[in-house]
Amino acid sequence: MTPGARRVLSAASRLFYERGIHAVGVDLIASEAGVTKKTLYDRFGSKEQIVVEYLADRDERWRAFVTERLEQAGRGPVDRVLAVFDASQAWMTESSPKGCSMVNAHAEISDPSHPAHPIITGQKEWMLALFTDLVRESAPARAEESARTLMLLHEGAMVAHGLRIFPDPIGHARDRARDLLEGAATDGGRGAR
Amino acid sequence: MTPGARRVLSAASRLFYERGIHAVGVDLIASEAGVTKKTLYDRFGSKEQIVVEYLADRDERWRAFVTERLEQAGRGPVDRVLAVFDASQAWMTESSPKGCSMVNAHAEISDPSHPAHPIITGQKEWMLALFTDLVRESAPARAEESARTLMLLHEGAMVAHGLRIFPDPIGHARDRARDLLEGAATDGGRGAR
DNA sequence: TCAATGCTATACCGATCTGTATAGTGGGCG
DNA sequence: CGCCCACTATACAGATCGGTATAGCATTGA
Repeated sequence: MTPGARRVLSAASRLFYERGIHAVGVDLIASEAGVTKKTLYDRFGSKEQIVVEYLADRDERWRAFVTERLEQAGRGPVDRVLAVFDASQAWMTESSPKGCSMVNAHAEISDPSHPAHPIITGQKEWMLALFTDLVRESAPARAEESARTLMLLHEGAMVAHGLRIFPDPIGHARDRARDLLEGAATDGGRGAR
Repeated sequence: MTPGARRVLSAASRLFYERGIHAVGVDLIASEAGVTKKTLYDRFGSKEQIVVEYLADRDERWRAFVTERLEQAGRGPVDRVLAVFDASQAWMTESSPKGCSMVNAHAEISDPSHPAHPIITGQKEWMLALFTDLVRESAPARAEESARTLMLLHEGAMVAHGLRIFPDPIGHARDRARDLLEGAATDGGRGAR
C-alpha cells in the first residue's frame, strides 16, 4: 500500500468509526488524509471499497490483538477465556469508546449482499468459534452452550460500553465469565473488580 | 397528529429501522407515506425532528409493551424477569430482525448534543432500572449487580439476534437469566428451550 | 535518458441532499 | 357563506454526494 493510500485508510477508519459510514463523504476523507480525491480513487476505486478495507483492516488487527494476548496468557483454560475479556477491555479503553465497529457498521449496512457483510458476520463467527475452542479445553460437554453465553456477555458488554449504560461493563462481563467457568453458584462474594 | 403526519412517521419508522437513518432521504419518506414534502415539513419542520419522534415513539411503544406483559405475568419475581425476556422475544420476532433500534441509531448519531441522544440513553437507563426493581423484589442484596448482568445478557441477545450469530439468542439469554435468578450453579441439565 | 509511478491541483459531472416558495383543491365548521 | 385547515402539485435553491477529467510535478529505477 502506498503512503497516500495508508493515510486515506487511516483517516477513513477514524472518521467512519467516530461519525458513522454514511455521515462521512469522500471529500472529507481525502481532505483529512491530506490527499486529493484523484489519489483516493486511484488507490481504492470507490467509497464502498474503502468501507470494505476499513472493516477488513479492523477485523484483522482485532484478531491479531486477541491472538497475541492469548499467547501471553497463562495455560489455564479459565485464564485464557478471561484473557479475551481483558483484551477487549484494553482495546475498547484505548481507542474504541463507541463500541464494536462491526455492530455499528451493521446498523448502517442492511443489504446482506453488500461486500462488507461477510466481514461483519465473519468476525462474530470467529469470536464464537474462539470461545467454543477455549471452553472445550476444560469442559467438552456443553461447550457450545457456554460459548454462546460468553458471546452474549461479551457483545452486551461492548454495547454497554459504547452506550455508557453503567461503569466498567467489560470488567463486569469478565467477572460473570469467571463465575460461569468456575461453576460458581450464587457468587462467592467477590464484589466488583 | 394529522393523518398525513401519522403516515409520515410510520413510513419513516420502517425505513429508518430497515435501512438506517442517514441512508433514508426525506423525498423517499414523503413518497412512501403518500404525502408531499410540503406536508412533511409543515408537520415536522425538519428531518432531525422526524428522527427524534421516530425514536421517541418506538421507545414509548416498547415501554408500553413491556409494561403490559409485566402486568400479565405471574407474581413470582423470577417469572417477572423472564417476562421481560419473553417480551423481547415477541417484539424482536414480530418485526425487529435488525436488533435494537436505539443501539442502531446510536451507531449513526455520535454527537451527544443531538436531541435524539437522551432518548437513546433514556431507554437503557429505564431498562436497567426495571431489571434492578424486579431483582430487588426477591434479592435486595446484590440487586444492582444482578441487574447489570441481566442487562448484559439482554443487550447481547439483541445484538446476536440482529447479527444472526447463533439461533435463538433471546431464548438462550432467558435461560441464563433463569439460572442466575434461581442460583443454579453448573446448570442442572435443563438444556435448550 | 526515459518511462512509469505516486502524487497535487483544479475543475467539472449528474444526482441527490435538506429545505423553501408558489399556487391551488376540497372538506368541515361557525 | 366564508374561513380555516390539511393537503396536492410542482418548481426551485444551495449544498453536498460519489465519481471523473485534464494537466502537471517529483522521484525512482531499468
